[in-house]
Amino acid sequence: MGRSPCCEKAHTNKGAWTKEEDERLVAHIRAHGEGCWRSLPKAAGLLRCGKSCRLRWINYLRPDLKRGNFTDEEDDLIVNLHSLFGNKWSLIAGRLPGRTDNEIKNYWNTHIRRKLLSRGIDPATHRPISAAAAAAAAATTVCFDNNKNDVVKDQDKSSCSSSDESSSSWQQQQLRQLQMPQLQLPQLFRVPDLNLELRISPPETAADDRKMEAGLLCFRCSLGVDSNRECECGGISKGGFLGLATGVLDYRSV
DNA sequence: AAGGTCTACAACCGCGAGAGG
DNA sequence: TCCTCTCGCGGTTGTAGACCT
Repeated sequence: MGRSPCCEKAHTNKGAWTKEEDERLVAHIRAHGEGCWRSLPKAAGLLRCGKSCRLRWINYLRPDLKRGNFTDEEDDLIVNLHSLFGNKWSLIAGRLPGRTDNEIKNYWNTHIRRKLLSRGIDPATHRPISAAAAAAAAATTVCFDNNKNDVVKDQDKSSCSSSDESSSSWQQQQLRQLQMPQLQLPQLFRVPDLNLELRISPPETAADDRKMEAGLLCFRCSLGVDSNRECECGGISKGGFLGLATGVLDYRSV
């Protein structure tokens, strides 16, 4: 069968974008909005494929992007979120306003990874390197299985079916670090990686809820990171996980 | 000053998911 | 139900500039 190419490669530019191309793309999106990436290049008079236009807009030209260095706050948050989500950069980016998945991915690979390694922490597992190595030797299978969403495909599912002791205590530790005691392990995790059926509880207090709505909580409190800790914004957001207030978390909206 | 190496990040590529015919 | 199209994601590559020898 085979896929049709996303564009006619023979007639498209590749490589770095010129200022003129940027201007054309921005002008076109301002006039017509985002979407229809496939037809956009032609409509905008660009010799680029739609994919390339989309990437350029999302990662570089979007007006709401926050350029510049990552703050320590963002740094911590990325590490925490990565320990939960793994390399789900779009999920992580969704919790960092003004940052793109590509930017976070690059930042992770160039800065944070190295920083963790230098501290003796395995960036993939967020555990001490020696412990991670031992755990890897004991049980190497990383399993996404949760019975319903058929993430595990060709792997031997029997090897995933029981939650192992060490990863369970590691997960408890991660939850304690994120101050999310309301998250129930059997619902959250079966294995070190991500079970997308995350569940959360409503915020602890109506007052915090109101502050959240009014935008009075600080960045950390609004995201629910390092909660259970009094903050100068006045928030002790015990319940809010990742800035969500209610219900069952749909991971795509995180 | 020149050449080699490293770092940071923009951009590309291939794949999977979802929508619609 | 199958097929095609489009979009979005994550991994990887390319390259300019910084740094080192």
